[in-house]
Amino acid sequence: MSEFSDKIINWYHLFKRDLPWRQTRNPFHIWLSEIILQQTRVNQGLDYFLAFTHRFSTIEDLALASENEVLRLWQGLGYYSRARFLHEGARQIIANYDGKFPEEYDKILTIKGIGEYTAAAIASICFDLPCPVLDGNVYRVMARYRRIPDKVNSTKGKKKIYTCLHALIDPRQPGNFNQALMELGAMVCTPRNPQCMDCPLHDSCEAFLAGETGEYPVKTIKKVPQNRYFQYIIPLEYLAPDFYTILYKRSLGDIWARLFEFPLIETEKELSRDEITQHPVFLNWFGQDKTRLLYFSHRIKHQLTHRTLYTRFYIIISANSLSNMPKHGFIRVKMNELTHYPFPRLIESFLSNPHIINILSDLSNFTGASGSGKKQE
DNA sequence: TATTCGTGGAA
DNA sequence: TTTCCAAGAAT
Repeated sequence: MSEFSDKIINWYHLFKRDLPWRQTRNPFHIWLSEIILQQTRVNQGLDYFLAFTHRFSTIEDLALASENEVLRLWQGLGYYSRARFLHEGARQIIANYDGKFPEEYDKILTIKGIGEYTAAAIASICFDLPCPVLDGNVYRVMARYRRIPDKVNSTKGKKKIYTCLHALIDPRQPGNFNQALMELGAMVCTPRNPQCMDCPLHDSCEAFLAGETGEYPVKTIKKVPQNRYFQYIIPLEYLAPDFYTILYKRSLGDIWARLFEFPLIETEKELSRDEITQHPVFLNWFGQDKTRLLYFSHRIKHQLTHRTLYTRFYIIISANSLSNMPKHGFIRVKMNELTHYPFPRLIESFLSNPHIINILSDLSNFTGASGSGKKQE
């Protein structure tokens, strides 16, 4: 069609990466790959794509799984609402589309977790519909190509770029056109140090010709992350023949929604060990007499996009842990069944620390008879 | 429209 | 060590 699309599609055929989702037009697999790749690099998402396709052959398999299992498979990838919406979307397709992925853009858009970008990607790649995608890559490429001064994600900038793309997209191979533009953005027209000499568009790119690739795309100023202070209490209780602990499923409307964590005391500022073990919430949950502090961690910094978390973990031996806990939300689980539950990376990393594994695997002193505990900084 | 939702790799 | 930011969507 246009010279523009010929250039990028030829480049794409020569230099595209060989990725598993590029060997299929199965809507389930394309859908999955697009959700995984939202705000996520290929290298980070690859293993998750393979794990999901290995576990779930069809949309129905996914729909029949539990939310816990889906979140556990997603564990560590971040932005967990993607996993919840993927799961919900699968159930939606079973209920509303008889298990068959819809083949029209407007219907695809009705699926939970699928927005303008993902709907266009699936429509073009799977069903040859001439829907241009507009993601971060495409915005960057086009903002440079046409020196678009509007901020990323501004309505005005998006409108300009969509107008361009509708004129440029190759209706015979819209999927290749879209993927070529995104791959170019990911591999050549990168945010920092774009490789303009390798770019098939450099002889007509306005920003390159003006020596201003660094000025585009125009970005918005971002807010500084706010601090939060977490103290996790890991209670251990021996109920022959197993050790148990307490978990809490996080609720919607905050970070890590629907993931599990240990009983949490969140405070306005960082508290010392004594302030925690004397904290009203701690005393209310575990009492004063029947607990023994086995270990408390140093301060662990965990950086999220909009929050900086400062966390300490406290491992305690506590008789009758669950009896004083609030009835709602807390569950008692066997220590050796923690792998059934999805945890945020912060907690998963703590639990997989060799020193912590040692402590948790050597609890024989605490099987009911009085033993001697150790604690350390 | 602005904000919020993770994580890890690179500079 | 800090900052940036990567195939967005929901609210």
